[in-house]
Amino acid sequence: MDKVSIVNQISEAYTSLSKPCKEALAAKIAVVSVGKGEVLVRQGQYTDKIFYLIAGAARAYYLKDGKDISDWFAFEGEFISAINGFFLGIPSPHYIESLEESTYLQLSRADVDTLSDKYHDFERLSKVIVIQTMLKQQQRIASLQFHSAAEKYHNILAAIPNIDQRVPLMHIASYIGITLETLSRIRSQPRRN
Amino acid sequence: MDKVSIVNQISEAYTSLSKPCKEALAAKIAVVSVGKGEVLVRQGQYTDKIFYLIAGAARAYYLKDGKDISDWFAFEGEFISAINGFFLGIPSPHYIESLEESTYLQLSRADVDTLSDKYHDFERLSKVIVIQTMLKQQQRIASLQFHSAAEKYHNILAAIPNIDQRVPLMHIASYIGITLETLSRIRSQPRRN
DNA sequence: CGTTAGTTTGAGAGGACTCAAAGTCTGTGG
DNA sequence: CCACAGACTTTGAGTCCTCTCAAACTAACG
Repeated sequence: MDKVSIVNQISEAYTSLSKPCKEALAAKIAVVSVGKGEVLVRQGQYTDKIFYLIAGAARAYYLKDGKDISDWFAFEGEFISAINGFFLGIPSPHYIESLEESTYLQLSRADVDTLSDKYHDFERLSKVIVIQTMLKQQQRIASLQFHSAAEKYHNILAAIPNIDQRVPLMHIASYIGITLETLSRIRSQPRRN
Repeated sequence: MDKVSIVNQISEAYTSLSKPCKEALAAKIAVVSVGKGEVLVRQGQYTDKIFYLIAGAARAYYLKDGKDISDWFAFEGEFISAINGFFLGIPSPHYIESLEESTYLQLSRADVDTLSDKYHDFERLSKVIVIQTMLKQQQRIASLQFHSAAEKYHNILAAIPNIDQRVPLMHIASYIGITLETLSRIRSQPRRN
């Protein structure tokens, strides 16, 4: 898949970009493929990259008291970054790892800023992406706030159908803030929140 | 406080706006004052307004099984809206109420869109505001994900110092996803997570 | 100064956790 | 193509944090 078609795909999926803006963007991006289990970003690294999944799946996670806690999942057509590193320019507590054989597009913060300065429509695009991310977080907060373990599991299944077939259960459990054992017990019961 | 100084204040606090953009913005905003306890937005209303707190405090909340759950607090210099209503254009499950005698600036979604189309720097401003909101949500998610009631309380105190002196404890409790009684017991103990 | 809103305290129940061990699946090398 | 190793999931037993229900207390407001 060449850079131009990827840019067109993004332009269609989010907000349309002008021809010169598309060209400028295509000139900045890098396309990379990685195997399952490979790490894209390491904790503590200063990471100013954002990734767009062309194919595959990835997750961001961090360690809390030595425990692996998943913080974000992304699949084809979605974005992922070490959020604090990218937006605040500080070393990130997040790791990003590939969950499947994946291909992704990579763009640096500096390029995003340059493109945003130069092209109003790129500023628009990046705003739309941030808004969508914020709305997803909003749903997630509502799910975490006052729900039982079973409700949270059913919520994530509704939000990301088939996630239980693409992501190990231990990662889903930490993402919704419950233990692996509790999730296992929920799954073995006939649905009743 | 006149509209021009408010616009200047926002321009300085977030990202600077050009003179024509400031003027266009000043022409669109409405300034309103409300007393403590007044409701700005009712659940189910189609609400396309965003508010900027010039002075005072407000909260967004919704009802879950008849229980009042706080979802967002805003103080002077911050924004608040019924997030789903504003960004998705759907009737909002949120109420917004004034927690103190407050003055706020009001702007409609349509005006935000018009200004964003016309002024690149307004697009920038709105993006910056959304990014800041997203980063706050990010912190909140991390706090909700795997923390004890006591940790969550100390987290919010760190994020919003003095919140316990401006907002009733019952609202703080629901915001961090614990019951009022548990919060009360935490507060009566010498700090030990 | 009574009424309502908000907070504290108590007792008991239960959901989710921890620790532990046994299964199951998957991929790689012999 | 089978067998083993490592990764992942299930099951069990016991504990504890936070919840629920209830009632008393305190502060704020007209």
